[in-house]
Amino acid sequence: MPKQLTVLDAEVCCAPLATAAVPADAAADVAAAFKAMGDPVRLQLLSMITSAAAGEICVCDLTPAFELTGPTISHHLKVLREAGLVESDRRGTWVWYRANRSRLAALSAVLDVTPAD
Amino acid sequence: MPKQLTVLDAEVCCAPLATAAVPADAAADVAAAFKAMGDPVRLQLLSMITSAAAGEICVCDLTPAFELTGPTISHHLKVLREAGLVESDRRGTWVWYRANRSRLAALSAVLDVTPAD
DNA sequence: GTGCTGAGTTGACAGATGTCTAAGTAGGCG
DNA sequence: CGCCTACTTAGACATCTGTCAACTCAGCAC
Repeated sequence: MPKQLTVLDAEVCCAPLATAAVPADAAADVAAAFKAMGDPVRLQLLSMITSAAAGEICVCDLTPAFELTGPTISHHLKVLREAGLVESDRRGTWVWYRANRSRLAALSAVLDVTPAD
Repeated sequence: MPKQLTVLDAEVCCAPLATAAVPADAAADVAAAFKAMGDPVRLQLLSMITSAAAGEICVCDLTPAFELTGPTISHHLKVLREAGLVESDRRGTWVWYRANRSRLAALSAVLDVTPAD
């Protein structure tokens, strides 16, 4: 029994925060994504993955960027994966991570407040 | 000795996640904001405050929307305040909350991935 | 003043979270 | 096959977090 469902379909509903009160079920999904980004290490990992020149990046390039052990980095990557923010793919010896850009875009839209003059 | 500084000046630096790797100090600030939004109750509170018709909303209108005690709502509002996401203002008997829209806009920009084709 | 009501603070406690070490799995190479 | 490297999983542990009950503070009315 998983303590938290993996967000495979990246719901992230839609309506910007500022437009209308977010219903509870949508809030749970969006909050889960923000929670995953709520750790400095994970935010940096997500940034490194999202901004990777090749569109993806190897764990072996992520780990040495932090003064943390491999298992700890692996744990943070798992959290990002379960939040639907990144996807991973093993090719031979190495594992490559890439960002789920549509989910990032949806989250960005939720925070959008531009209509304010 | 506060365990965490209050983010008064709403740093939130600038460069979108996808543009370049976020430096550690900026990541700490942005992550703190996302962390505050990483709880479903707080996200709904933020949404109710941001979407309030009058631009602000009374705590007395927030509390009954949840099956939680007053102190718990008060705690969540404090977290949102310390993250620089909302501001409060006591007028007479009631306390009014309004959103810090510039900070929300900055966070939205951090997640922006539009340049992707 | 006393009393009432809205909101915040304090202290306590169960449960979640970040980190590590140790062990396990997957793939390449000799 | 064995061995090495890259990564993940499992357990343990200290810290942090969300919640509540009890209390305090601020403002209004009498």
